Amino acid sequence: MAGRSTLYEEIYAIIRLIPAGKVANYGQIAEIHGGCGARQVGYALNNLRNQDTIDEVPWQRVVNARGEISMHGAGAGSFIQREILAEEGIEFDMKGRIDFSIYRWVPELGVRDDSATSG
DNA sequence: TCCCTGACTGGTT
DNA sequence: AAACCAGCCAGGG
Repeated sequence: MAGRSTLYEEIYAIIRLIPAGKVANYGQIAEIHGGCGARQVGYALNNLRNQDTIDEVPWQRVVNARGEISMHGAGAGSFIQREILAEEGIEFDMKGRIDFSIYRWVPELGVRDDSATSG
């Protein structure tokens, strides 16, 4: 492995900003990062399985653009993810989808920086 | 370095 | 709405 992965660490840092009760999609994390794609976010999360900081990163709050939980962890991980989100108060559709209009994480105008707070 | 893979996304049919 | 295809960038052998 690459030992220190700055890209991954930055992605983890962004994900750590997601509060309980909210979710974000891979593309959103990538967009906030501004230097990688949605796949890289998923790739980082996959690598998270090898990190000791996995307990410090709310990976469960990251879902796909359709509000669905992507398959991972041989399928078991997906199940666990849903369980944890349910514990956080996330509601699932009959088809197992999350309503982004309700649970979408909205960064507080300046996760990176703000220059339009003149109001 | 090249090729394949991967917890994704958007457009078309 | 579901299925299929192409684009995207990074990591390992």
